[in-house]
Amino acid sequence: MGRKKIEMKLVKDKASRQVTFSKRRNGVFRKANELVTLCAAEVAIVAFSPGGKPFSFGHPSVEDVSQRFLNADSMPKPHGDDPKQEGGMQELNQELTEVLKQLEIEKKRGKALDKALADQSTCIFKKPITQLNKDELMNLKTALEKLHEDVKSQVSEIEASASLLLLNKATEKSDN
Amino acid sequence: MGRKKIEMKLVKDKASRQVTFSKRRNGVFRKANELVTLCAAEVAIVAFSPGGKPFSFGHPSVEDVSQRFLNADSMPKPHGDDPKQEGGMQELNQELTEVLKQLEIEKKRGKALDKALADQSTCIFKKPITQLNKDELMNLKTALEKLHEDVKSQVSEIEASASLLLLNKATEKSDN
DNA sequence: AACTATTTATAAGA
DNA sequence: TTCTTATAAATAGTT
Repeated sequence: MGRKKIEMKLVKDKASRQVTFSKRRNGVFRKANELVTLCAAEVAIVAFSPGGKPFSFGHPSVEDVSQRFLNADSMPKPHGDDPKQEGGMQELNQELTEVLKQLEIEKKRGKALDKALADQSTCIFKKPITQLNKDELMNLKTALEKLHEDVKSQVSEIEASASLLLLNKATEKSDN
Repeated sequence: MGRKKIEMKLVKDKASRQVTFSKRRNGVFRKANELVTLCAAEVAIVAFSPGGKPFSFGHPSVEDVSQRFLNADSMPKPHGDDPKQEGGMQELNQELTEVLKQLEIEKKRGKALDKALADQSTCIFKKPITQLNKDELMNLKTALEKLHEDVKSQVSEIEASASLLLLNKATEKSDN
């Protein structure tokens, strides 16, 4: 759908491929969200870009849907694991997921702060306030916006990988 | 996209809702498949119909993509790879303990960086306050207000896209 | 399941 | 990256 019809095969140019991925990933996530809204469905999506970055969409959450998928899947064949152990595992899994999330968030926050410090050492702030002109204020603004963007993308990365911990454990189990 | 535009809210009629789900689920899966083909991406989707039936799409497979998410990012295991990845209680406990340790380390680092940043920031206010005249104070006030507005608008932009497209409730839970 | 009038997604281009 | 726009593709209502 666009100016021209494209062949359904790998986009050769690497840059174009990344652009296509970004646009279409948004499209898929938007469609998934519409499906959720219109039909009261539950959907979880995880995806890797060609560059290897993780992305996710989930309603009510990737964790919840994964959980449900596991339960629905393992019900037909309830043989195997000791139910007592399974219950404990589940809780452990959730706890691990939660802690992993916090860990990654702390790590990313650390990186962000490192950047902020580095930016400050260039020190717009150290100048006398009377010398701050419009350009310098704009530089400040740009720096803060960049920081903010970094944090935003890092957070979505964290959520993607943290959420997947559970899905992974879940699908492993449903294979047995 | 059809004879008429529809509101983006729950389809009331149950039968219509099921039909819409079937059509749109196919649409989402088709789009996901195109994403895989065009971009050499890896995608996994799990969905539940309004009737509670599970559906899935995965390339190379739901399991593989999940696995990759985990391995790609947050695998803080100090020892070598464990290809078997049994997921037993014992191992999970070890992993939890390990991650908790790292969490503590990262939190400390974060606090230290916060302090360093705060120290540097105070230089703004230490400097020329006594030299500021009324006009200069007004300029400063205006600049800060502008900055504040910019940050605010970016935050609401993020919140909007988060609830519309990508992220889930997990976001709300992840603040310390 | 098919059919289309429309709406929506998006490939190129800026 | 974001926006614009011409065109391809998805789909709501209908049969």
